[in-house]
Amino acid sequence: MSELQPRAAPAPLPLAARSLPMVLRTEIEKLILRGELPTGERLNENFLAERFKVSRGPVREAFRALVEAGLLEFVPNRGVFVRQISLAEAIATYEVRAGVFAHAGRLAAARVQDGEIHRLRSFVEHMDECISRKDGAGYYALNLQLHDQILFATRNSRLITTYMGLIKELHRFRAKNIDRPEHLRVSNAEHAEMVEAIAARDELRAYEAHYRHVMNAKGRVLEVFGKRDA
Amino acid sequence: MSELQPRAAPAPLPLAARSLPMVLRTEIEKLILRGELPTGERLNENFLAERFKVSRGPVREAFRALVEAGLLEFVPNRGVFVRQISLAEAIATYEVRAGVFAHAGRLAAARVQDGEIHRLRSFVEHMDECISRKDGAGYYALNLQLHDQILFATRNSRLITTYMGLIKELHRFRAKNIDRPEHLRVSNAEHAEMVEAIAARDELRAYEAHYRHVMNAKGRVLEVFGKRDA
DNA sequence: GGCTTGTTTATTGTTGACAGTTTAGGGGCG
DNA sequence: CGCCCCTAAACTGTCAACAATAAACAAGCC
Repeated sequence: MSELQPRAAPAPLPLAARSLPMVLRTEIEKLILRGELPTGERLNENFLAERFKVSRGPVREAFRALVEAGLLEFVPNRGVFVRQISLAEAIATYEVRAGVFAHAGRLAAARVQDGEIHRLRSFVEHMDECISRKDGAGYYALNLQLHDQILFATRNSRLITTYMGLIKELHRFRAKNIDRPEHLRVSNAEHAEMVEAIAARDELRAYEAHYRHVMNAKGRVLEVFGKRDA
Repeated sequence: MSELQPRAAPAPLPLAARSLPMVLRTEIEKLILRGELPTGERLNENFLAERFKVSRGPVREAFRALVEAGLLEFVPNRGVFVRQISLAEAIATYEVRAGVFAHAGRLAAARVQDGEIHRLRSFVEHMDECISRKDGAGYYALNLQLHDQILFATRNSRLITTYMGLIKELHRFRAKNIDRPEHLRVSNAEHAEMVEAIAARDELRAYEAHYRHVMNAKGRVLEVFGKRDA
């Protein structure tokens, strides 16, 4: 099979590989993550093609990528649907996320640089302030940044993409408990322990702290969505 | 946007959702994993379309899915290439795999059923026998089964798909050290520790045993590929 | 001779059309 | 009134043709 293309070279990889299907993939992903495409909704190829002023081909290609990413569900001869993740699936995904994030904590503890520790601690402090002035949105934004900073400290981009992929699948269950101050206090206490474990460069302690943080988050989600969904 | 399709129902999801692009996706994946499509090779749409007796459309859709899965690389206006994973990327992926697999070990220790423990132990025994009679292929097959069995014991299908996805990316670096008996002895000793930790239902011990197993495997790969690649 | 430039060829990017399937609606019948 | 079947519309699945881009090659210039 390879004899047909004996020529060489993989490619320079512009890293920002843009093309119509790729752009569509990103745009549709945004729509899903922002909740503009409700969970369970069927996506009409013609409609999206018209909206983006393209033909159906590129739209279908974008669909295939998002199915692989776990954001869409594919049903033969019926089309694709915004994936309706069940509570059971969400729990399973939270568990995987816990394992990955705990591992991130461990690697961060091993590889964090001195300057980063200060940043991590200041995030926790600012989040405490947000709680005091009941600024849920501010807390949420800082929370994302803190997690990003921890992931960055691992110096492992593959770990980051894996984690981000899991997060995207869980979008429906995220940020629903902004309005629960008691949760935020607990959550930020966990952050403090995570950061201090990293600062102490104690790998196993960081692992456990991060692990429990996500598992507790899972528990909080279960409280909120508990009886409603399956 | 959602008002255009107010109608209901996500779908039953046949789980074996077959369609031309999906079949192609699977077939091309097999070709890659079996090494019939060399790493770095450029995939010609016309050629594959002709080979599978279909048009280019479904082939392109299959490509997009495999790009998302990390098996193909996409370069605008040039096509897709079998992803040439660098040693640095492989190391990063091995680290993620270690975190995920260690987590699997932890969950397995928490959830393994009595009957499964016997199966796990017998795998290790049979692999020891394979080493004695220098049956590398047999060892390799049993090795896969043991890992599958551990993953199954987690009762978390999302964890399994995540792990499998990582494994596929590493196909180029796997099973290259079959012919190194000294590695097999070490490796199977690690297996024994993993299984005993699970049998003892000691979560943290299982976590560490699985973690070290993959990290050591990473080290062995580095020995083999060390200076050659970047 | 080596480098640049123009031309040809191969391959990807995109589109519109057609076939097959599913869904929705409207009688007809129990 | 409710159920079933039949028909029509809508949508997905697939394909083949056309446009655009990039690689390969040849000729010309320094």
